[in-house]
Amino acid sequence: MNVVTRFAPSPTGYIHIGNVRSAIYPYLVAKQANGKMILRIEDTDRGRYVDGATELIEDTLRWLGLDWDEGPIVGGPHAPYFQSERKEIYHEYARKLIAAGRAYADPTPPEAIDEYRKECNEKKLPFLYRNFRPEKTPEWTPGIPLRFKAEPKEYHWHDEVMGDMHAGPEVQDDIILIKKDGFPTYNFAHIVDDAEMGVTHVMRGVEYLSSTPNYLELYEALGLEVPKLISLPHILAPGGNKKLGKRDGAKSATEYRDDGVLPEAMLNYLACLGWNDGTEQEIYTKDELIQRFSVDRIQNSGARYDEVKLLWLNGQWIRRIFNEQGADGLLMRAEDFWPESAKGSTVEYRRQVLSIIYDRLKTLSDLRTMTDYFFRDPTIDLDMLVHNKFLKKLSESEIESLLKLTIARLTNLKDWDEDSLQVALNDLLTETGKKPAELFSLIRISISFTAFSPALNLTMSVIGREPILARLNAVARAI
RNA sequence: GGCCUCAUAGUAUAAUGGUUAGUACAACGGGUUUUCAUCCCGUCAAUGUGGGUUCAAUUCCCGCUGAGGUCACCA
Repeated sequence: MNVVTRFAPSPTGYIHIGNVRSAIYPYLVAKQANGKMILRIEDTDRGRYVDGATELIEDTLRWLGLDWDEGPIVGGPHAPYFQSERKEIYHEYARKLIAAGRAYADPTPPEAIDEYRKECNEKKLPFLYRNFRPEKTPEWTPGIPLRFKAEPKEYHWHDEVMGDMHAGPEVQDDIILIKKDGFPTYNFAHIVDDAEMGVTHVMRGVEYLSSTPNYLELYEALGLEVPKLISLPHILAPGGNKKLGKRDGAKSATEYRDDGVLPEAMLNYLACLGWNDGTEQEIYTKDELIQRFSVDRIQNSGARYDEVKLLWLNGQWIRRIFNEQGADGLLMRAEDFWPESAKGSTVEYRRQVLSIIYDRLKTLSDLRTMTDYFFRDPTIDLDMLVHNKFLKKLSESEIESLLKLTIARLTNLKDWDEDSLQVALNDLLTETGKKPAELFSLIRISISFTAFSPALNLTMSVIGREPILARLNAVARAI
């Protein structure tokens, strides 16, 4: 079979991470089978349309490396890929249904429908419009919504994730096919498009499970083959049990990108949220995911979104890229994440800084807060020195003399490299009789004024003799 | 309210009739004779509940409870 999947978002704003997975899975399924993934923009709700949203969606997919085989930009044999430009196609299908007596123009004003609905709600009955079907229906002309004429019966179908399903006639209704503005509803448009575009696997959130019988009847009425139906369980918000949404502060994928999350980590995390291959592997490359993914191992209950685990995974990926592609490989990714003070520094210097700090990064943007002192002298903060847990037992005069001794020994140091520095530091330890935690904390804070830093000898080696001595002198004077 | 779905540690999950119920994140403790982190080791921690079926149920069936979805001229 020629597998064709699709990702069909609505351009109503950014796509938050809860939705991104609906793009990942179709991509994996398509690539695994050497098939195609289509990107289709479902922009039939003009009221909710947000300018620029399509570009945001495209950006997100490109960032994650989820390239689509047909769709906006790349085009394809089934263009256009914007539903707003396919009106005629839907109308054609609509006319077929009218001709077959399976659709009718509904002149009932919305207020009347609201009344019916209210009535049902009050009686605690499910609202089925077909019970209120108008007796006389006009010819279908623009400005009148078109409804499907349901012929309810029992349906059995198979959902690749949820298993064998069935539903009685009580759930089928006269759904709206074409709205009064002439645009189709999702319910109608997606069926027409999927058929026109040859989609073989429909992957979407479980919220569509309840409407599936209606879709099945539509397929039948249109004489279309039903694609494989795959319901994806929701990604749940960290706090509650509800589907993760923008109201829960769900960030967009691009926000994570801007915060220094690697696309590899995002893809890895999201793909494995609600899916596993049965092994104990945690880190997957995109190629591994393509190879190993299987729809039947998608979880059938919702999975809670856990940013902490995402960030852990991101740290893993940062290290992996460093180890596999070297400092230069990671340096390329880190370009946009250096602090302001790094402007004007050489690439070689940044490479050195990155090489000694990379294993402390959870996100690339940590560079901004963690490396400032490599690029400029830190602001002296004596409180930080005096109140440090290892230094608070030292008197100020003791601190001063320790600093002076350190300065003297370092000034005379022949070679300023990490090994010589380590020897010198160890000698200082012996000479002063201080514990490493005390002496080294003193030096570390004096040169960085941050809570932590890479190994002292490495830090000093990278920053260089002149700046280090200047900083130590400045602190000694300030005491 | 009708219909539908789901249910293993705090979280993500493994184990589809037989295991001391495994792994990862988190938490906590320790090690790597300097901080933070990496890395390594360890500790804590779970089958919602009641019935069946079976020699044996996390696993199969039913009730209950809990959670979620759906009942739009939104997708």
